[in-house]
Amino acid sequence: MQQQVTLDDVAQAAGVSLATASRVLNGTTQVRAELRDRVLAAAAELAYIPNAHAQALAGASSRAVGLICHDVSDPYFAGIARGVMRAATEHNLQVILGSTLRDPAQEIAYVSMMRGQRVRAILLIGSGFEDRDWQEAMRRELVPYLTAGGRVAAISRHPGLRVDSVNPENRAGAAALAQALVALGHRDFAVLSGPAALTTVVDRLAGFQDTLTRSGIVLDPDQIVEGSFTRDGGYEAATRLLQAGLRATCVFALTDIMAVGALAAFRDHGLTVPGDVSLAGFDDIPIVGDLTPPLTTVAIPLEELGRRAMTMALRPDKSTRSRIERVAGTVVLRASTASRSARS
Amino acid sequence: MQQQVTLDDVAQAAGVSLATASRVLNGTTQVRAELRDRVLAAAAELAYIPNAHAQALAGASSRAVGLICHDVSDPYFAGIARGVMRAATEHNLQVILGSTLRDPAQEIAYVSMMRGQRVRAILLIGSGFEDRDWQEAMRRELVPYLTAGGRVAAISRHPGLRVDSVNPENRAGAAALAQALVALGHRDFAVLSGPAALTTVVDRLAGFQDTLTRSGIVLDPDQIVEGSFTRDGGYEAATRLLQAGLRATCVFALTDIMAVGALAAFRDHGLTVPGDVSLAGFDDIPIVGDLTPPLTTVAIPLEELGRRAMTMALRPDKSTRSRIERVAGTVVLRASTASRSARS
DNA sequence: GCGCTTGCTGAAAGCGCTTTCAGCTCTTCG
DNA sequence: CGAAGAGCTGAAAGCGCTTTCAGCAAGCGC
Repeated sequence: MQQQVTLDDVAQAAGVSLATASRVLNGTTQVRAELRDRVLAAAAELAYIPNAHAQALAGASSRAVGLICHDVSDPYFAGIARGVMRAATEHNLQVILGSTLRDPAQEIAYVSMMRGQRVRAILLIGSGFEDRDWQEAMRRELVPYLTAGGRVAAISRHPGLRVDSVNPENRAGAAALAQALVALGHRDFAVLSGPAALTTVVDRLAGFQDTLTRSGIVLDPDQIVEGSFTRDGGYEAATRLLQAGLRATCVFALTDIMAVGALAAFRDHGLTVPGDVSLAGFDDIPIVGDLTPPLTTVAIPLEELGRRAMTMALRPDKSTRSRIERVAGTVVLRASTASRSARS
Repeated sequence: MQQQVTLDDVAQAAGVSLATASRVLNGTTQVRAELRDRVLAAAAELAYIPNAHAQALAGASSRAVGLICHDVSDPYFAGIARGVMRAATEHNLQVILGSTLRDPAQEIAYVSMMRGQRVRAILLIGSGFEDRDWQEAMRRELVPYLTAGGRVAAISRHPGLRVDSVNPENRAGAAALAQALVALGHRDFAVLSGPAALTTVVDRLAGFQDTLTRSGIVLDPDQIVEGSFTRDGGYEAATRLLQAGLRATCVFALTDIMAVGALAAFRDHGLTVPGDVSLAGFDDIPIVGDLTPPLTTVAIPLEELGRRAMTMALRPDKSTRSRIERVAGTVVLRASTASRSARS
């Protein structure tokens, strides 16, 4: 921690020039074996750790990427972050973390700081605000790269970039889930929705509707209530739904974490799941399989999603079109949904 | 993203020298109001973002701290990280994240990288390995700062440092929990323990024993099984306990996440909680209140703990003694524990 | 009115590293 | 046997910023 060992120290200890020492450690050019060994030995001996700032300044591109989320304790983010971290480790990259707590100004500040760090890419997890300043800032900061706020948007800094993104198959997943619920005999649905600005919300809602429409089922608008994508948001939304009058036999929470809250709300109001009402979520975050009853949901390989986002962000692409990748979800039927006939 | 705007550009645009521009932006010295405004205007106009690497190199200490955990998706870490992020934001600091996946070599690598980044401090969450290399490396890297592997160890780089730490009151918390369980009438206990190398394990176990001993209760050694601090670790440990023969009326899982797994294991083996066996955890991670039954546990203010760790790490201290702070826990009795008499 | 503070401002010296650009030592071939 | 490469190595020029260190103008007292 004290006085830092510099490349110069290593070079002197090895009796070679600074340049040679640098070459040895970076392996850019051939260096005579004897000198190479001397340098390596000296570096090890002195416990030399290169100064990342100096390296970045001198031109070797920075080995850092930025990762921005709303909240580190959101399991959805955590799953993705796991994949991101794994990929980062493989590529020997540093990850600079930002947590916005859903404050657009914070997100702008983070992007700015990360640009100051000259990160190679910025991964925005579940980004997207209606905020005017935010949209303008993003357009300015990332010109011309930011075009939409997918649930995972990887904004890379490689030459000629736009906004790439890796998203779950939200629409198809929600449609498949609805299909399964309809197959269980349900005709009356309610939805616990989220902020309309998020593409995730739009897509999942659309997918769900796709199936209902195809099945000739009408989703009553006042059976759709909006909450935040949190446990408490789900609890509140479910409570509002109950107070307004629940007429559905099956409730679809757009995210698992909302479903957790909804489950608690139903219980607190004396409703049993799936006895009185079936409940389904989306994402398959780790905990929902351990709830009582275990939650029916659409499993998204979050870790895989994170790793893909990182991989994509690192892969240069000179085209001007945004790249979009999708990871498929799988409907997981668990005990929180029962066939309608089974109901009372 | 393209060509970066430098301080020099700003200075020229404002018609002042580089030095003056720097002074204006750092507010270190008085600069004539007129010049100051010109510089500020130019900086805003050009959307100037200082190059953090250059700043760090030139001496302004780096504005980054390191945060190392085992797994970003561990709710215990997530809670602490939340507090860390909040404090970091307040202090305008960058957080560099490392996830070791419980690999000592990874942790060493991360500490090294972070030192390369010249971070101000490194926060190790739940660190501690028995690994020989790790211990040696830590001693070398952090000499003379690392003395123990608390659940949260904040290793700061300020002059004359050692290893500071912020820990939950593990011993007292576990003792209080045991007290509550004994008060419910339990006399036969089992414990789902974790890696013996962790101070967390040692302390919680000790606290639990403290109370039992004082109450004249003997904890049968083969009712203590060890698992990893994960959901599956808890499931496996509980399963082993059942296979070996559960003779307890109450099981204490050293961490909530293990309790989650244990609850599932009990259910899978046809035992009801708390009917057949009571179950208690430790930490009060967000989800456990929503389990069925809700889990009795010791609530630790994780976010507060994270914020305190960050605050401490940033606060210089020239003494050679390690600073240790503790945050108290609160026993939260929920439905997963019943009084013994209530049992069958 | 002269010598001195006082208050700003600019030139220049690095911070530790990468990377040209020359230069030096051997080979290799005519 | 001499010249042209080939293969390494070292000197030096930055990267963008902070921070001395001078320098210059204005304000002060004797």
